[in-house]
Amino acid sequence: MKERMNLEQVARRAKVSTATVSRVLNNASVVKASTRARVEKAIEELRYHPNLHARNLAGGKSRTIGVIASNMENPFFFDIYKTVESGAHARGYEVVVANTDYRSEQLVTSIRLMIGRRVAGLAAIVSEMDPALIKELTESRIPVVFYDVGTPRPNITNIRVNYRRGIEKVIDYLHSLGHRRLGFIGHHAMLAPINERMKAVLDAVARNPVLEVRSAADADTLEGGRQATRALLATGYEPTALICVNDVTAVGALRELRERGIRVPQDVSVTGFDNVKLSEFCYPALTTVHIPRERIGQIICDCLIPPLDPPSTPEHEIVIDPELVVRESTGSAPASVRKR
Amino acid sequence: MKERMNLEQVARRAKVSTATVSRVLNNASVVKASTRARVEKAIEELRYHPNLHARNLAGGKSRTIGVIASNMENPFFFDIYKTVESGAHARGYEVVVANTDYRSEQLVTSIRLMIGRRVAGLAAIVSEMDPALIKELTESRIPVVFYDVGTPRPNITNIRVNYRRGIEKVIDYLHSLGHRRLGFIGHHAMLAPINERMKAVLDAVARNPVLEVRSAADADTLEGGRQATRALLATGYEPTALICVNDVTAVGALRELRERGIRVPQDVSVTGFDNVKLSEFCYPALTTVHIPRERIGQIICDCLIPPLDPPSTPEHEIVIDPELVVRESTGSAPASVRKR
DNA sequence: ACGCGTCTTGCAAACGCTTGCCCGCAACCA
DNA sequence: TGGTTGCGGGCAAGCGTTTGCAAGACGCGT
Repeated sequence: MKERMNLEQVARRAKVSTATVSRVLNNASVVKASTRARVEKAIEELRYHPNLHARNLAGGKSRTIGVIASNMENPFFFDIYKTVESGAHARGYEVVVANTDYRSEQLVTSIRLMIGRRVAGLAAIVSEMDPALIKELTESRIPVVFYDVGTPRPNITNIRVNYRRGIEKVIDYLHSLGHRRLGFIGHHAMLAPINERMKAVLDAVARNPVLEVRSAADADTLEGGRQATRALLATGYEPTALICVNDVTAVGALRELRERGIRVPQDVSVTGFDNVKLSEFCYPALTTVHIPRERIGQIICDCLIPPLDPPSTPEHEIVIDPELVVRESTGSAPASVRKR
Repeated sequence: MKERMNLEQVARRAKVSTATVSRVLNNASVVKASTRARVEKAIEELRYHPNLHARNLAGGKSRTIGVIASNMENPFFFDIYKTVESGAHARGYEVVVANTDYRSEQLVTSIRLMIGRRVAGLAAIVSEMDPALIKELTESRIPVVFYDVGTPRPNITNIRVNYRRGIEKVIDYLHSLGHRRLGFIGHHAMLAPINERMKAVLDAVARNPVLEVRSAADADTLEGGRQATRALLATGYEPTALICVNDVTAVGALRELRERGIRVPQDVSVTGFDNVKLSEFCYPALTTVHIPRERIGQIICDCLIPPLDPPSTPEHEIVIDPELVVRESTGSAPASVRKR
């Protein structure tokens, strides 16, 4: 029982060749029922478990798709992952994940890992992305889907959300409620002025001279949102509305405001982004922008897992238009500043 | 560029043997600096990425540990996973995860998958567990850590939290606040009377004739907690305190109560379990029971990853005593029922 | 009884990498 | 100058599967 278990052991016990055992395992080809039964019995008795590495090596293919995300802790990423996983399982694929924690060093490691595993497809749901890496991926010839970064290439599909549009909807809405002094709560990876969300905010404000904005950023967590809010308020700035880069940080902001006795939405309005489940369950429920994560997950599956029938040529760039969801965390700007 | 890239290609280009390339890759053995440089150059130029399956097959060992959890969406599991991951990375191991969604069918699949991958160690953070599976694992000879289920065996370590103690603390506390009519909000996997938490509640109530409890269960999600609460209240039962099986469901409960205009804690007290970060950030902040997830993660690493120095014999059963954390969601029972 | 197609099954060559073993060579000692 | 070392590196035997090819078994028509 201590010796290594492998096809040969099973074969010997079932008095067949390893080829036959293999065929039984993959229930491919026609194996006589009696033989199959004998083999299955042997497998059972020996508690044999096929070595997947050997399988992949010999078979050449892998039926595994990789998902790399910046922060699985944030339900936004997790929801996408979950959809991808169930889509993959439904088609008989496995999925293996990796977190980057927004560290591009981790991204590199993860991508290498995925290539090393010879995944059948790779989804990179990350906001950081180095052009060199993109090249490395292009050359690896494996189908890739990027979310948010990257440009379409032969084997690369691109999904992007029109953040600009989303942010504009938020700002228009807040503006219509009389808000003029805005705050933007980001997280580190969003701080870079290259970032579309950040830029969208800045641009919108620039376009409307009546608006004013200041921002702060911290980690992409509840605590981070709270800290960023604290930092922003510590400067003495008194925004009447806080635009948060996502729902998680918004919940963090909510907490900080509550602690300071600032009422939401009476004193300050708060908006999130993503429309994660939590945004309905926090108090007050968040006004946010919906990003269809299930749809994104499905698109990923469709791009990465080859359909059996027609070699369809999926479009290589997909853009999604997000929608505003109004809930309880926003309201008219306080009267004192209303008179503009 | 389209042909398969492998050690041999690299070897040819660097004018060495595959053995040498392999040695460079594993920077093992002594390779002359000039040779190493040549090989590295070739690797770079060819964009070579070693095939991990082949590596594992040939090497026999895997430097990968597997983590199986019931519901990664619940931060409780995620926090453990995260600790395990960083511990593993620090020791040069990879970690690969799997979700079971509380479905024992998925558990079986996942375990088989992990065995197939020949993981160096496996952590099963699941509440469902079939004895047959435990046997299968024992026989697979791979080191395993169970959380919450299973019994210690030669290659199996067991971590368990003294839920009974935790629940007792909660009930004692609520009792001291004057609560008598309790509600228990569980989730499906916790509903089984076999479950320790559930039993602990029942036992505690049975021990104190003044207490009364009814329960309901739904999914282990925000929405599930809300639904279970709704179901419980729909029966006409009017508890003054709701004991939730974990923080996530508690936040769901909070939402349902708020919607019904029931104030927390003035009208009804609510408790969570786990002390997940969210419990501090929801409103009102949850009174809960702390389970040291980082510690659990570390124990898992220590048990699964062999230390370099002494072949220490780690204890095979570890029990953790949880602590009550009082926050805002609990208070005295309303006066009307106080007079008992 | 013989020849021929159909099923089943076995043989053995990959798959890409690791590693024990051995050998050539240059430095070193006497 | 011949014998010892020891380093650097090549050879080739696995690691556990899959799979194309071919052979054996069997049934059937003639």
